Amino acid sequence: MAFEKVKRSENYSEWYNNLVKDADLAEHAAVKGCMIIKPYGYAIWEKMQQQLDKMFKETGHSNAYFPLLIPKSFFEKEEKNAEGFAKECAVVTHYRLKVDENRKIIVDPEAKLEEELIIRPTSEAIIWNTYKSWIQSYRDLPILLNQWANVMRWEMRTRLFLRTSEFLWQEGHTAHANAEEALVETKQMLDIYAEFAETFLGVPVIKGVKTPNETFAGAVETYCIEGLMQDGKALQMGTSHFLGQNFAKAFDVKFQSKEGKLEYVWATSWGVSTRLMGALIMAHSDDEGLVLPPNLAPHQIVIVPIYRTDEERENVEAAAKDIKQKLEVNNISVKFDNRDTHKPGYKFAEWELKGVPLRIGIGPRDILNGTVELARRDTKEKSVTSIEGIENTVKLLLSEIQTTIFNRAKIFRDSSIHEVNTWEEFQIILEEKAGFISAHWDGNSETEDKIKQLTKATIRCIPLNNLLEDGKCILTGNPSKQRVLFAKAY
RNA sequence: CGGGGUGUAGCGUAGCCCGGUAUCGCGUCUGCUUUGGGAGCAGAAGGUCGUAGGUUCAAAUCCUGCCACCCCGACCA
Repeated sequence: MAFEKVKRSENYSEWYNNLVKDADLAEHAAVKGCMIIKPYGYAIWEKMQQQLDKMFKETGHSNAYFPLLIPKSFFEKEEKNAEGFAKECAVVTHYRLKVDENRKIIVDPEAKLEEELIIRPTSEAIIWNTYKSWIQSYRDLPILLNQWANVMRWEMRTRLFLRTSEFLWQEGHTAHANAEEALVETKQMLDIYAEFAETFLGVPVIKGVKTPNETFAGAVETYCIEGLMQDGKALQMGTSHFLGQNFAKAFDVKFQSKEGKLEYVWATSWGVSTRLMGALIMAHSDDEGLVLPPNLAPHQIVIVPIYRTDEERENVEAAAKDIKQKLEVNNISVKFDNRDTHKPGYKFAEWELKGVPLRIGIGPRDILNGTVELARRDTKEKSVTSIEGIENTVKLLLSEIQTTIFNRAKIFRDSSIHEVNTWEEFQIILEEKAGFISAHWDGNSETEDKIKQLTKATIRCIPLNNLLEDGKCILTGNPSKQRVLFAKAY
């Protein structure tokens, strides 16, 4: 365990990398750009999955699974989609290895595939090729599917959780009889993502729509939720795409309407990934380690026993087990850390590093008084509390911690949105304060490119609840009807 | 993919310039004392020096290829 840690304020990215490793969330794999998600990190991801899965099912979606490999010819069909991903696809060309004269394993040149297979960077192609055979009539619609899967994008520069070559995600793919219904679906899923981000991750997000430059390759419109990390950089935390009839046309998916006409199907797709782990880490953690929101913490509370003699140990552990049971009956997940190999101080530090929201310290003194020491991870506050009714105290505290974490992130986020009206100010804010910049833009893609080139800032989104307001483009001075949100992003 | 840097015990490192078989700390193991904020003392174990070649009597050290990571850039739903 590292005693001398790099602080957030000194080197944010080193702090992040260290935290991911020290808190036992993930580590680099032997393969470039890939990661091993360790049990503690995976437990958090599972909590995210459980909750999202529940929300998807509550809105009528079912899970299914499509193959990892996509024939190249399928992939080519939707041109923009193919183009958008072409540069980062891993390709399977052979199906067999063999041992050569030198007893080395080599790719068997005899086993070359007729048609190369693409390791999915996303599944629209294989899924729409399938939907073609599933859809004939308006009675077959809508199709509301989701899949939990891994995808691969051969990224040039990777960071644990934020951008890895292989990552885990869910991708929803729906098919509808008309544009309105598909749009409602697109926005519904965006709302679900936003609700999940704020209620569970405790990260406030801005819902918006992407500019054409940032729209998903193959989509008509891309909606997104954007979060702000503690270093002032934005993170795209989820996207929901209105795909129009692009994929239906590419894969020739038509249905006969009530009126008897043949029409192309309307589509959406939406996804969030293990990148949310990155958001969770970067939004809340501090120099002592991870700070987990109670709604996603694998252990919501940890009990650390304190004792000297065997007799004390027995008494303390009996009391601790009682408390554990009381809490568990109330659906609180409890870790009883009764390892005899470490001292309490060590355990305190370790569980802080791992972000457990609440900690109970219980020793002989407490047994006499009928109390425990309760410590909050988010505020570092400690208090002595009666064992009697502890379940209610803990419940209350957990929900308070969830709120506190969210509010803290929201105050930071809100104070990091800067309304800017001049190009000079734009550059200064970006340099000195980072965060979001709300500024006028003339709606021109070239202007957006130029701003990116000059400052590295991109338009994160056009917020959904945007007020219309006449103004002048921050760069060109051309007329503009609304402000958009700029930021440097991950 | 371009530029720069790094790779030595489980982790962090010294040694590399100037070649002679590897330093220190943490952790691990054993024993005793400890336990309310990262314990102390004593002893011990642990190494293909990222990897494959080359130069040399001799390579962690010099040279070349490759692999991986970090930073900057380009790229990136």
